[in-house]
Amino acid sequence: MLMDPQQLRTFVSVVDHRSFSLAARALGYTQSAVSQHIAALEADLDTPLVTRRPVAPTEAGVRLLEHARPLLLRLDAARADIARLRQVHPGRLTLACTPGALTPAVAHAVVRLRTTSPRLAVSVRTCGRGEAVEAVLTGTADLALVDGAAAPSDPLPLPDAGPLTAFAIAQEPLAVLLPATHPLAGRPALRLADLAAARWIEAPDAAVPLSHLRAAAQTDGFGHQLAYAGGDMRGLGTLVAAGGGLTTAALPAARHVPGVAAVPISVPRIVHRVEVLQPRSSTGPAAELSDILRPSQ
Amino acid sequence: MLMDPQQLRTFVSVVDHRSFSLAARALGYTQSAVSQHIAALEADLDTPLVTRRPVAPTEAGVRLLEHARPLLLRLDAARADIARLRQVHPGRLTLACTPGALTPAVAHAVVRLRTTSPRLAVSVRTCGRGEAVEAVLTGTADLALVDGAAAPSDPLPLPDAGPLTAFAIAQEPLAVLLPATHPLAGRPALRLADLAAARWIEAPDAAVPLSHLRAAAQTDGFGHQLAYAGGDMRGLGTLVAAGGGLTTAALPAARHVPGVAAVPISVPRIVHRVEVLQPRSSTGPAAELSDILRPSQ
DNA sequence: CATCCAGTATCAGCAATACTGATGCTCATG
DNA sequence: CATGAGCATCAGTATTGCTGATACTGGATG
Repeated sequence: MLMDPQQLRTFVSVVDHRSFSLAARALGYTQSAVSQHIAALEADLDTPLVTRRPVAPTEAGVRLLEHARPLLLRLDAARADIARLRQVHPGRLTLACTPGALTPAVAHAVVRLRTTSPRLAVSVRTCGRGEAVEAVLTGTADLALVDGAAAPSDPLPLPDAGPLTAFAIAQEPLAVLLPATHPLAGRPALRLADLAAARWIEAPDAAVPLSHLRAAAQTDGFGHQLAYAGGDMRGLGTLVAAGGGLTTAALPAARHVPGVAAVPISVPRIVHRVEVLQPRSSTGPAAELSDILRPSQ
Repeated sequence: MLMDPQQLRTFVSVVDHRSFSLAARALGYTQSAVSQHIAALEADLDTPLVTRRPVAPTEAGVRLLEHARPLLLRLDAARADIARLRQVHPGRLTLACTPGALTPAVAHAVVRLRTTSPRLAVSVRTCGRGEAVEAVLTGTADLALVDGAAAPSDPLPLPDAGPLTAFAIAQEPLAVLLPATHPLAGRPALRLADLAAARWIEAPDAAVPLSHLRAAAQTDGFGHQLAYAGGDMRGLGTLVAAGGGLTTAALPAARHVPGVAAVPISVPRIVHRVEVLQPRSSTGPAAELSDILRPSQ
């Protein structure tokens, strides 16, 4: 078979596990089958894809990985898209939210939905941006709410792994979070470019990724020595207060963090933006919630 | 096999040909095999994908199509990406251009490249935006030049079917092309929104697609009764002069079209933009040309 | 209403394939 | 140089995927 998705899945698993045998265990194959999958791919593409001992992707393997992961995601997305057509009106609603997208307005909308549909089982989970997109695509979640930074009225730069409809439900000033003792903490506003050389915290799940800032400011910089994994925003605030580095947040949410000053960004024009992501044809409670959230025009 | 690419290819072909037998002919299978492919897909996804007599995609089939085409394109792109690592044709350079991207500057760059590499065989072909992207992804072309309209310094809205590097090589005022006898033809500048209700020509290959205008102007409108297929810009100008409708072009290129007035757009801020598209790791003459074209900073 | 025709579904049979389990080989390690 | 962890290879077998023949179906025709 030519570029069989199974083979691609095996290849990804081998790279992830850095081992043929472990990948085999994870996939429920024998080691022999995995070895043959990789050999078949390498024969098909006429180039080695992984080095053995240690097991690591070659240059060609890295290229293939860049395609294989989105490809497999899209296959799952296609399956989920079609499965959704039959699944009419379940009494469940699953939301995937990035932490910064779980605003009071969203919470109120959920509560309001529960008053009109009292028997509806709603579950909310916070996760990273990529996971949220993936969840909606694969049907793990009915709706996603993601936040990020962008120029006003620009869409968020999200990975495009399939057809999704997106619309913004909130745009608020983007603020820099600094320690309250920071020399710039008292300013009424700040220019982002002046902070490009500062020490930032890269917290891609709990805050706006630095890549968004670079893209919006159209400058380099925004380097970081401190990375913060996980989705807890309070802990991130604590790090900022302790001088671990700077981060950003929507202005309203950024106030009242102990030991932290929030200063809005004046230049460039950049906003904190919350978007709803849903499958192209969403029905049932997900569509209802999306209607509640959609800005009336 | 679960969602075999071959089956997807068969499915796409069946929909395109509106016939199992014709699709079989096109793919080199028997009609029986095609029937079994479709049956297998339908069994796997547990839903009918095409109606028979006449053969047409069901709702689920339409969904699957939305995924299947990009999926198959990406598979080819992955193969091409890896093939490029080994197979460099140093003596050949193939360019795919949208007509509006073939500016004098580009032509001069090609000529300049030929003076430094006199033995280089260069071939230029004009085609639509989608084809150009596809050509670079699948390795049919080494480099693509595409034009379109966008807000200043915004990237062009191109289909994302894989990793490509893109950069702009020209940004020029975008002009509306009107018949010289048109009441607005004498104006020094025009607001795009005032023309949203006008009659436009949709010429996605030869000019900026109306969808770009809608996106850039952030309004509806820009409807058309007249569609113009093909890549010839002169013919399009003739249609405009005859009162067939309006279109747009880069301001410098739009002057001196007989019977046509070119009026720059003042609001919103919108530009005609030419971008170079190339595979992530481009080498040889393609990289040289790309270096010549890249704006020095 | 009977017939025909174009086109899809189904079936049996065969060739190609994709697994498993056993074994061989290779490199890193002490 | 002995060892062992881990990848490659091979033979055997169950499964899959194709072809060619044939049955079936809905629409057109008179």
